[in-house]
Order: sequence, then structure tokens, then C-alpha cells
Amino acid sequence: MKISSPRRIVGSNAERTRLHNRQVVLGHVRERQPIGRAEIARISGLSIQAVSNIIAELEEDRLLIEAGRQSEGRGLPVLKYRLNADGAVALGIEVRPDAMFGALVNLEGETLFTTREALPDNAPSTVVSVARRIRASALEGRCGKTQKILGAGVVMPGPFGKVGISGAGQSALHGWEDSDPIAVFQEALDMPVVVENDATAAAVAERVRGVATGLRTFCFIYFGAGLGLGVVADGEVQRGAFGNAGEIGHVIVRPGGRLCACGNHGCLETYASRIAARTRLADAGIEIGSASDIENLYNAGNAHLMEWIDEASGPLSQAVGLIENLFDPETVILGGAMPDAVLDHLIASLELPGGSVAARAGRVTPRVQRGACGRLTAALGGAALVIHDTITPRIAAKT
Amino acid sequence: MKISSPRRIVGSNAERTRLHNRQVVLGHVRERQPIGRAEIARISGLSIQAVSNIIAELEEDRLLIEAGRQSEGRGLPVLKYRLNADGAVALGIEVRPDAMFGALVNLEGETLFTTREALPDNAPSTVVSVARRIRASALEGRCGKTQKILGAGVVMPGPFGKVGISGAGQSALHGWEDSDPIAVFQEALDMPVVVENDATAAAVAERVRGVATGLRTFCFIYFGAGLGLGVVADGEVQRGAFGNAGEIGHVIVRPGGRLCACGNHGCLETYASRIAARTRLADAGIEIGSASDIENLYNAGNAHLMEWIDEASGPLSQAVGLIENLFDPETVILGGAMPDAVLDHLIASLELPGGSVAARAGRVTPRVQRGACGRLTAALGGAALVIHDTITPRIAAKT
DNA sequence: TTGAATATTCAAGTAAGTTGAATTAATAAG
DNA sequence: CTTATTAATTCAACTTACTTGAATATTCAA
Repeated sequence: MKISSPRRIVGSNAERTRLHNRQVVLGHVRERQPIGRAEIARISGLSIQAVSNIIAELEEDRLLIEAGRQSEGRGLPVLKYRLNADGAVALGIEVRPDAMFGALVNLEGETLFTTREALPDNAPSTVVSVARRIRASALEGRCGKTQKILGAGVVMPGPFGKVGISGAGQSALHGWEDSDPIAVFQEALDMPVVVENDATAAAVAERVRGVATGLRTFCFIYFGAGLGLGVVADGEVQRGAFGNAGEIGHVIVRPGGRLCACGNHGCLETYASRIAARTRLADAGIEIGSASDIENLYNAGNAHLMEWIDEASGPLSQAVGLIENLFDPETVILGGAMPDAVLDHLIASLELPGGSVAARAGRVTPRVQRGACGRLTAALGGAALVIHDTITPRIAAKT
Repeated sequence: MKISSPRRIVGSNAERTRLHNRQVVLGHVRERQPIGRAEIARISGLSIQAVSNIIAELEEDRLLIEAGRQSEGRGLPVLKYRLNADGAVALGIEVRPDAMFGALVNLEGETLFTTREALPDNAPSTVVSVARRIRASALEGRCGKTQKILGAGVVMPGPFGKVGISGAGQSALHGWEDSDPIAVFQEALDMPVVVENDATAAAVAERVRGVATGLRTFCFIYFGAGLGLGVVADGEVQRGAFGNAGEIGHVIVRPGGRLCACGNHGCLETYASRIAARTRLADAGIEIGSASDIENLYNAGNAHLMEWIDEASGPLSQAVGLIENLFDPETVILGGAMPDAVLDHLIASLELPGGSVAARAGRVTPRVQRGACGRLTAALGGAALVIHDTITPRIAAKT
């Protein structure tokens, strides 16, 4: 399975320029809506006329709508625009070994629909037919509305391709080794498709509609089956050369420590992850099924769970420290398939290293915070990726 | 001191499009020279005519030159072009607490001139006057040649701004806290200036003319005063939100281990860095002055130095593992102010974790290799950054 | 009431890319 | 040896999308 392809340096022409500028305008509207032509022109460096033409086109496509005139001091009152939330939708699909989740999200990142479907097996044919079902139920009853479907974001557990983490088989999908997921889903869903890992999708979800709104550089530590890291650097999603960046679960934080399924000792994942929590509780004779089991245990003040949190805190603090030192993000977000209360408790118990580039005077964002997108983060993230792609342009200039 | 400014999303127009396309053409020529118009057009997605116009312009600017016709099967023989190595030069200046280094590099990345000047103190006024002297001697005797000066890359030790690593004062410059280095050097050198940290500059040097030629995603572990990490991801230099990404020296690899100057215990820098080596040797009564002292000791087979290498190997292996897991690079390069022989020995002694996304079947590049740019890497890197900026475009498309 | 400030629109101009036909030169085929 | 085919390049016309400058609309301030 391979989701990242080599990139080719391409030239630009009038058509690509317009595409880029549409994204620029959409991006600025999203960030500062409602907003008028003149202001967009100022911050984008385009002429008012160019912005005007693009807005006309976006209005035609129903991605933007007028938001009334507003007088602000002298001069002609500004005719403001905002995103037309219902002008377009994106589908998000998360594939887990045992189930699939679907989410439909509008241009503003608002969730319109979510669903869960059991997954009897992981064969591509099964996954694809469930994906079709999710597509159908998500779009059902929306045929009347003339909403543009931007595409689908499919979230699958990494790592992708044949890599050295052999024990990670428990989180990877079987039967997908030789397939091209993008082509498969594109065919099945009949729309543009992007494929991403859960942590990255979660990060983008937080950027489109969560605690990372407006941030250009941040990291998301995602509790999935293992532990993943989603990285957005200067507005760009980081994937690595082979699509496997952010494998933080197998970073060694306790040399010579616990044996991990990957064969190494002291991986972060053996301390801070759902697997770690489950193992810890199983040792105490408590079996964990769903995430709500953990929530119940936490609410009941279960001593073993509390001990796990204590044990996870140190390694996790160390991981946050290294993320800060390596990526220098505006903030680190914690989230994924772990109850909010547990995440909050974990965050509160962190003892962040003082010697970090992040221990900076005059910070505005907290060093670590909990994600706002909740349990469905990944599926929402898939959809958010599509929204993100339509709205976020690539070229930035220094101020 | 602040070198990173917030970026603003800007629109594109005909002028900016041309600038981008010039870089695209230059980039493709650099990568596959000698090369003809038609091939450039094919790989860049531009029309032949567009490429033709751009080549005419670049030839006019003396950045490209004809490389003769070459028959390749049927049809009109291709008129090939190559970079005009001497068409333009870039100045690199490295500022260290005790000395400054200068390098002049041509468009092909070839070193034309290097120099070293002692630095009596770190006051901006002193640094600036030495920089002016370096500029003068570098350009001396080149006034006759009509070489375009693209700009200067100034390399300074990070971290920049007020951060939590208080003990890092030994590597940071004093008296620069409130100044704007870019403006200062731009004024002093009378040319466009970029400022970068040593590790990043070294990484770019390897990309322009070293072992990372042709790679889009890789990391460089740089032995400077401390230990830094330069990251190039998908062709883009990674700086972090505040310009301090890559502070790998203060990543904790041995929890509860040696006390670092930063106040934490077990930082990588206390095991694998010049400071660590110096401390280790000082304990044995051996004082280290310059880097050549280390080289002599190594050649003499000094037992204490060998012991240090042994001690450094474990933490360094762990660091390489985490870099691989977090960034998923095509390769990790080791280099900087450490003798080649020591670097080679260090690399040979690494025991890389098997459980890493980098332990992949069918690798083409080695997981870890030594940098090719030698001791002057950083100064060369400064110049390379300028070359890189003129040649590397930003927009890439999936194949 | 008048002038200045600001946003927007209209109309013309420009830069840079694309397209299609013509030209040139090499190889392959008859 | 002649002719056809192939491929690179150039020429000229066309198209797209941005910019510029003038005109218009609306509000605030004097």
C-alpha cells in the first residue's frame, strides 16, 4: 500500500494562477469573515479588481455569499462576504480494523452527519462496499440541495508500505499490501479522494474547526490503536519521504525499558497509548472493550487507571519536550480515541521540561492542549482534509 | 534577535508566475543538465514556447549557457543548456562566538573562496565590520568578471529569541538580543540577506552540492558548539513557528541521566557533541582547542576519545531512530565541526533501532551517511541557501 | 453644503502563457 | 539516393487573468 507519490516541480500558467488565487481568497475569507474586497486585496497583494473577479466566480460557484454592507467610518460601506457553509460538502471516511466511520462536513467544517458501520473483515472488497454504503447514507436526502461535493478524505492507519515495524501489524490493515487505496476509493466513491493517516487527519480537523484554527505550525499527538503524530508546519501537512512521518509511538523514551511489539525496548507506545492502558488494566484483571469503558473507569476513579496515567505522564512529557524541540510548534494538541477527562488529566499531570525552545516568554497559545474534535476526530479529519485542500493555498510570502 | 517573520498568504500574478517558472526551469536544468527545451517543457508541464522564452531570458541574465547540439535519434538535434557556473555567485558568512568564516560559491555550488577572521567580541558593530571585510576580500579581484551577486546567507547559532534553554548561552551570541540581523547585514553587505542556523545551512549545503543532491526530504545532524538538526521536507526548509526547529541537542535520550547546562537531565548534547567530547577528554586531563586537536587524538588512537565515541553511539543511535520515525527522511546526514574520521567511526558504531519506519525493504540511500561538505559546511551552507532560493521553486504537483 | 475618504465598478492595457503552423535537421525506409 | 517520418525549435496569433486609471457611490467631517 502506497499513498505518497514523488512530486514533480511544475510551472504555473494563467489557469493555475487563478486556481491558486481562488484558494487565497477563500482562505482569507475563512480566516477573517465577514470581509470585503478591498481588505482581501490588501492582505493578499492582489488588485481589487482581481479579487472582485474571483469573488464573482466564487459566488457563482456558491462557495461565497454576501454578508451585507457594513459602514466602518468614512467611505462607501464595505460589502462583506462570508463562506457559504452549505455551498459544498466533503465526505470523511475512517477505516479501522474492526469498523468504519463516516462523516459529512460542510465548507465551514460543521458536521452534518456521522455514522458507524461494523467491518467484518479488512479485505479491500469489503471496505469498499461499506464505503459505498457510507457514501449513500451520508448523501441521502441531500440530493435536493445543490451542494457541491468536494471529495472524500479516507483515513487509514499507517505506517504505509513495508517498513521495519513488524509488530505494528495489529494496527495496519491486512490485504491492502499491494493495492493503491487512492485509486480504489476514487473508483468506489466516484469523487476525488485523498488518503491520510489518522494523526494527520486529526491535526487538520483541529485546524479547520478546532483549537488549531488560525495556527500555521502545530503538532497533534493522536491516541489511536497506537500513538501517532500529525504535523502541520507553516500550513503544510508533513508526510515524510515515504508517507510515514509522525510515527511517534515507536520513539524510544525509556532506553532498555518495556518491550514493545516492534522489538525495541522503551517505545513511547508501551507507556502512553490505549494499548498501554489496556495492558495495564488487563494486568489488574480488567478487560477493556470500547473507549467508553475507559471513561466509566475514570469516572469511577479506578485506581489502576489512575496509576496508568501517572506512569504515562513521564514518557509523554518527554515526548512533548522532544516534539517542541524538533518542530518548534505554536502548540501541541492531545486527542483521539481517549476520553476527554482522561486527556485533561494527562495534560494536567505533564511535567514539561524547562529546557525547551517552547519555554518561551510571552507565549499566547498553551504549550499543550486537548483537541476539540472529540472521538470522531479522524473521520472528521478526513473531510477536513478535503476542505483544507480546497481552501488553503501554498505560496506564502514574508511580511 | 528574531529571524522568522509571520508569513502572509499572497496571490499570484503574471510577474510572480514568471519568477516561479524561471526557478522551475533553473531547477530542472540543474538537476538534469545538459537538457533541451522540449524535455524541460515535458517535465515542467509548461509549453515549449514558454520554456523557450524563459531560457532566452535566463541566457540574457547569464545564468544559463548553451551546451551544444546533440543528436539523439531522429529529428532535429536537441540544443542543450546548462547552468552557467560563473554567471552568479553567493556569499556565505558564518558567525561563531570566536570567529567568522566566509565563503564564495558559484551557481553550481563550487567553492571559489574561503576565509577565516578572528572575532574579538560578539558586539553587532564588530561582527558587521568583519562581515564587511569578508565581503571585500571575497569579491576582490572579481570586479572584472560580470558575475551577478545573488546575495548573502548569514549563519548564526540558534536558538533565536528568548527561549527556555538558558544554559545555551554558551552557543548564542551576546549583544544581539534586540537586533534584527537581516536588516543589519542587508545594510552592511548591501545585498539581499537570509539568516539561518548552522544545522539548516549545512543541510542545504549538502543538497546543493553534497550527498543530499536530488533528495527532497532529509535530515542533517550538525556538530557545532552544541548539536543541531537541519530538516528539509519535500524540498522545503523547516524552521518551526519561531525559527527554532531542530533543537535536537536538548532532546532527552537518557531520562535522569547527565545534567545538561539547560537544567534537564539526559539531553543528547551531554553525550554526543563537541562539548561532550571536550568534557570527557578534560576529565582525562586533555584540553581540546581546535577541531584538529580531536583529529590528532583520533589518529593517535587516544583511548579516552574512543571511549567517548562508544558512549556517544547509543544516544546518537536513539536520536537517529527518533528522527527517522518523526520525519521519515530519505537519509540522515552527520556532519559539522568534527573530523571526518570521527564521524565515520561514529556512524559505523551506530546500532540503529530495527523498529523504525526507515528499516524498509528496498532502500536506495543509506540510513545514515557522512556529509560531504566538510568543516566549512556552515559558511558554504549560507551561500548554498542563496543559490537554493534562486533555483528552487515552491509549487510541486503529484505525478 | 462641500470636501475628503473609502469601496466598488468600468474599461482599457499588459504580461505571460497556449496553440497551431512553418522550419530545420536527423534517421529510417524504399 | 530519394523520400518519408520524427522530433526540436521558431513564428505568429490568440487567450487568460492580472493591473491600472478613471468614474461612481456613499459616508463622515468641517
